[in-house]
Amino acid sequence: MTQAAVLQTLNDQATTILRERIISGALPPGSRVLEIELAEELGISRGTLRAALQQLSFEGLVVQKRFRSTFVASLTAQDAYEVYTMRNTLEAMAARIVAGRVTDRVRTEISQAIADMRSAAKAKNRVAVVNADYRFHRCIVDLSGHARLQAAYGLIEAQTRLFLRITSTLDYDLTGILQVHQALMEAILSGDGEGAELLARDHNTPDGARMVEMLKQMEEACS
Amino acid sequence: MTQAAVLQTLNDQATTILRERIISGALPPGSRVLEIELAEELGISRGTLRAALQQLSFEGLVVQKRFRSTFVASLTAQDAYEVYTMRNTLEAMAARIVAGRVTDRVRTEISQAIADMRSAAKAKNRVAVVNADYRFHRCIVDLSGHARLQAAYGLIEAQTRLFLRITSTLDYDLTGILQVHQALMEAILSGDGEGAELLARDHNTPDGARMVEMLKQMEEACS
DNA sequence: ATCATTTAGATTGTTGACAATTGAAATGTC
DNA sequence: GACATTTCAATTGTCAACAATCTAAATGAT
Repeated sequence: MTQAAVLQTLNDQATTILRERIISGALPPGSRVLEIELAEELGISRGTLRAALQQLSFEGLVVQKRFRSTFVASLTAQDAYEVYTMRNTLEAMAARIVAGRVTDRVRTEISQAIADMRSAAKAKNRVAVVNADYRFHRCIVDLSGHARLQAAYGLIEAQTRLFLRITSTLDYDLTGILQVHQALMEAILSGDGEGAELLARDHNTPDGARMVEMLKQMEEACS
Repeated sequence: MTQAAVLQTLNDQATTILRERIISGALPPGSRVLEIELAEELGISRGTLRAALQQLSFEGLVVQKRFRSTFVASLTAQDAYEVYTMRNTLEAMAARIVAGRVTDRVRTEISQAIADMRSAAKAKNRVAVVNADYRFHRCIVDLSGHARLQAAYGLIEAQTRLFLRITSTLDYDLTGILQVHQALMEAILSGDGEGAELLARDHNTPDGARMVEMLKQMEEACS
């Protein structure tokens, strides 16, 4: 436990730890979570753990059933569809807002994010491109100054990371991704809100569709 | 307490009761919430009440400060801006989705909602029109079949109701509202996703702007 | 008198024990 | 043997007491 974390409450610490475990796959999707077990392992009481689980349930990372148990969220094709469409919608909203108020700070931060993505694409480093992608959109959402948008996007971003272990098996057109984001940047910086919204809304639809298709086949194979 | 509510947990019941009190104004915006006090009044333990308050803080109806207290959310002009823009974005997303899969059920339910709004507008009943407005959009969101969209919209809808006591002092163009929603219905039922999205996105922007302006003036007057 | 320090009261964060509910194994009936 | 009924262990929901923290009044030094 770092010293900065001491300022947080036990509840918050537990939430952070469990969130990381779920996203990393240490707690696999669909697995059952026993409160006593986890509480003992984390060295906290059941009540405190329950508060953390309630938080994660709101974030969509676990599902709670009355008087039954808590389960790590499992990812169906429907979930993938929902996460990708919601993500696109929120990113489009953020792009439109930021395009409407371009400041020097907006120019420098977005340009920097694109520069990172460009070097990652040149190095053909898939993981680095994906991370740059996350930072680029997170940057735009932050710049929007819209607290509710930021909160909603945070939830969806966490759920998006749940799919990373599956998407990592797919191969991406890195330069294509870079070009699309570059176009989005230009639309935003030129103040073209409508254009930015449309670009953001559709900019990763094909990847999302591939992911949904993949999960559908996996579901059919398992049934 | 109804018989159906018995199946719910005390936590859920408390959450429902407090949500209603906040939306109705029985717990006024900005007021401090003392856990012991409220727990005793509701006849539940502090732990159970805390779970309910945590849920309401997720929903944005209360704000919790570490080791300090819980306060009913107060409504700034920024909050009004955020709630209205987010609401429009989510309604636009729902409209586009539903326009892409128009079924008989979609036709009947949306038509019914518009019929209700029409009769309310003819009777010049402002409250009834507002309620029909809520039902209309809730109907579309439900028809989308998008669980995450439904959840996000539920949060925003609750926050929208917080502004009702302020907006109720404004006078609305009831027939204008009806016409806009009728156009939105036609776009959806004709399968025009793009058109429906645009209509929904902008359909109450002027009212939102008026509200934001009103709150800004109130804030300046109070400072 | 003003400002830093101490202290006391109030309030929240945390815990361990108790009550209510569930699912399945054990039992009984046909 | 198949099916309904009855335990019972496991697990979650709820509670009341304890510890940690914050706010503000009381105290003291300059």
